[in-house]
Amino acid sequence: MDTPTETTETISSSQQSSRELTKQYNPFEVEDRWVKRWVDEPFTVDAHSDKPAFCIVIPPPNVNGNLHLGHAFDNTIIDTLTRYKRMKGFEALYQPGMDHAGITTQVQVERMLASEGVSRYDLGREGFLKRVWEWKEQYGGIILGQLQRLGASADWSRTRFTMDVGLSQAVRHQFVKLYHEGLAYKGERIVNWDPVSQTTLSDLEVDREERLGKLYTLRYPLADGNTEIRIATVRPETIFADQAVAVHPDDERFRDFVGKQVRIPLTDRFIPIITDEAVEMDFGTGALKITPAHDPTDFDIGERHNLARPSVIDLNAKLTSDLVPTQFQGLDRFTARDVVEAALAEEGTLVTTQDYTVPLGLSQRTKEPVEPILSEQWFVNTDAIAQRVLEGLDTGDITVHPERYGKVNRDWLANLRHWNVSRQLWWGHQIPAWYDPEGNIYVPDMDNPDLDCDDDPRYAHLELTQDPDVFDTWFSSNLWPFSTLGWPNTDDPYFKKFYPTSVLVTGYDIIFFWVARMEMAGYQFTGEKPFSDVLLHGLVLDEQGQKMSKSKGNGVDPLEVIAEFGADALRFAMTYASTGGQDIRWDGRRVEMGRNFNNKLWNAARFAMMYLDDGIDLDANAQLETLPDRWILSRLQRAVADVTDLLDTYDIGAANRRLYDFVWSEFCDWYLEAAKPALREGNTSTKAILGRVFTDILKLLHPLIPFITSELYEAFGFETQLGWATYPEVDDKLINPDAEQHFKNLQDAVTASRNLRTEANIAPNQEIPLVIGGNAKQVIDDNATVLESLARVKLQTEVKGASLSQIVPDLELTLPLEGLIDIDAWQARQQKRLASLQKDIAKSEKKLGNAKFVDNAPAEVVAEEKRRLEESKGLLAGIEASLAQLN
RNA sequence: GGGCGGUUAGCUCAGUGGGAGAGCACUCGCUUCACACGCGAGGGGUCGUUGGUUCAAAUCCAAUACCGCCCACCA
Repeated sequence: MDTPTETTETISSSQQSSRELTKQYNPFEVEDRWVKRWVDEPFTVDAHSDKPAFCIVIPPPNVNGNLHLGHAFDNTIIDTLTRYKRMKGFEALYQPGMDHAGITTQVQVERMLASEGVSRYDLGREGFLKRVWEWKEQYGGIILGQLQRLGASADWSRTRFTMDVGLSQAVRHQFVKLYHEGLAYKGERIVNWDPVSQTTLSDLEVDREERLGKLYTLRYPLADGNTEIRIATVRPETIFADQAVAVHPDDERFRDFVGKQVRIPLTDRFIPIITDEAVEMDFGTGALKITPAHDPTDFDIGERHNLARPSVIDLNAKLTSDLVPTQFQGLDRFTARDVVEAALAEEGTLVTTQDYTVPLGLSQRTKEPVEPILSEQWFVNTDAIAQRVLEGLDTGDITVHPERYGKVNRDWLANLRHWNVSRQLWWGHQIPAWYDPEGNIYVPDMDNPDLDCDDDPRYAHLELTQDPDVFDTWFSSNLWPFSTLGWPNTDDPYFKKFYPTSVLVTGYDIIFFWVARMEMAGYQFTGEKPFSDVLLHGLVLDEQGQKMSKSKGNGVDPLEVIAEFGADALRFAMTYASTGGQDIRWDGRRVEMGRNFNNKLWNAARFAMMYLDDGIDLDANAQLETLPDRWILSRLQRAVADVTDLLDTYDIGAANRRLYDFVWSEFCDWYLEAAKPALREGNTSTKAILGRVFTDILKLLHPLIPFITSELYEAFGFETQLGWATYPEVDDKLINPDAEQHFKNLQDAVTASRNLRTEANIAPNQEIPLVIGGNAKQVIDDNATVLESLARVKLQTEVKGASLSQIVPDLELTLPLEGLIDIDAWQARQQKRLASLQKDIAKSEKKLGNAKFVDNAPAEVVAEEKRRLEESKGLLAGIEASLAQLN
């Protein structure tokens, strides 16, 4: 980009208004300067102010992450709302921070180490963590700079990290409390095991997929040797861990089998036939092999029948157990399946195999098939607190937008299972539980949760070792809305001032991971909701409507977009596209729209400055002398009312579109053009009104596009920065329906004149005579200079010679036929108008002739229909007359 | 198996009961004294399909088709 940039010398505010603005807006120099300013003078908050509080905590990005479009989307919305509220007089806190992202970061650092040929075990726990912290210091926080580049008006002095001392204490406090309330417990359960990263995963971290596999029907011989029972399975390699065969209690087919013993194929072991309601009679053979250690359903059935639960698959997903015959020992689970199948066939216990779609769980991080294994882990009992959240959602204590996601939120909570919070990782909050050699558990007391048990004098006589596991990442981010504000210190002024927070803004894809868990933690630990509203937005998809992902390489890098178009243009594209939680397909044309809009605004400012070379004086005396002035002030009030309303209901996309339309189509296209005659005459009232309206426009737009608006505000000589200015309020006295109607007449006249000019092939810059007739003639006459300027015409009382007429509501315009005109084409077009009018008339007459319509429809609708009919009739007559005149 | 969203102009999308809109693309004309990242004048749609409710349906209801997403322990 070799566009010449302005000089960067410091200019005092009194000179700023005379600063030359480039013809084309160059966002880069401007944005860089404001980024620096907002970092040097962040939008800090005062916890003791009298202003009402407004607070949004950002979804903390991964500490080592890079800004992607999802962040850009989130933070644009967050910043827009925060800036809006700040200007509305709120003490508005944009609370920034980062997440340690346990498994993601650990996998990433391990990968880096692997390239050096080092594993985490080579370094040991302490050495490894040192490396992760080094990595965090080096790369962590890059994303904060990227958020700053986006224009985030955060209070950077309050930046928090989930592994900060204070936030780590919060996590510990949480666990200790849950433990002593009996809600955190250690239990042996079936968990999702990722054999690659060697850790358990919560259900949410497992992606369900369907793979083509086989359904095997096996023969389990009864002890008597004469009969058999057949079972269906997709995992024959797990038969060695079988503890029973189960059938449904009502299943007549197996009535005589229940209680008898069957032999597990390929072994000499016998297991009983039991009954359980969980068995589906219709599926497979109606008989199910029960393997408590390798299947959640089987585990539950095993619990009910007190079955043992031996494992035959180890942490590396290999068959290792005394129960496994030698020839299968050490085989990988998938290899084992084929080998076992062959052996079963040989033994004659394999009845059939058929192709079958097998559900498979994949680790979100490593994409490795997850192995359900039996393991002792820490769980959190969420039963009661989920109910409390459901109540909060039902009573409207928390409101989810759009509403349909409230149902998603609710349904998940209603079917929630206990949360496995322990992870076999090193990067994270190590679990504050200690064990003595006998395996007894020691957890710090509630009144001193930060005291390690191995430092506790009471246990000095014991050999205590701390649990090596760490907590699930979400077991710290669930506290984010209050841990960032000082909790567990409930006397912290920020906690007191800003909690509960106002709105939570995030993508619907983390409702379960994050939103619901914050809701639970909020009620559980603070006794209150963590936020009043949840604003969920959609995902940003690529041009083809596919999810963006690193592996597909179809991602759009927001930083590249900013580098090419500027952050305001990107922000514009993000808010423009946002509607009702819908996914948005990436479309670069929206960024160009933003870029073009910014340029338009920039040039409108340049124009305004030509007449406001002393800056803007908002106190200047201004009379509403001209129709354009009265009109734009009236339209401005409507824009302010609409936009305020839309932002208050979080409809940022509609607010953006409303302002785009107002600024471009009303202010630039009509007002600036219509005001030119008065401005050229030096009308001081019009100048003052131009200044006022433009100032309000900058304020209205500022939350959406903060850079250019701040720059222009400053360029007009305002000393306080725009971010701290007051948002416009509606002034009802300025709403002027008459002015709007009259200006509409003027617009009709201008458009019709231009249309006639085009029809008659008259050069755009050639001034031509025009005669006006009709009901609204007086309005036009009163504003003759405006019409003459906008349409390049000279009003006359009559036209000599051949002429062309155009009929619009309340007006007839006649133009001399000076240029060449394609009469046939003109007539054809008028005929088309006639046909359409005739249709309209017929329709209206039919409607008005319908007694049901006249009786049932609201009076104003009927009146409007009558007015429309009259108007159409008038237009029709006029056009017919002008056509006749031509002939 | 259950739930949700989408289907409107060539493209990307707004619009949720009273005569269909935007941006881009397209046609024609403009170096008009803020802006060619612009200005002006235009062309283009039986609002997926079928049925219903209503004086009135893109909009509400019910089916249906296609596209997409989420949830789920029939092995």
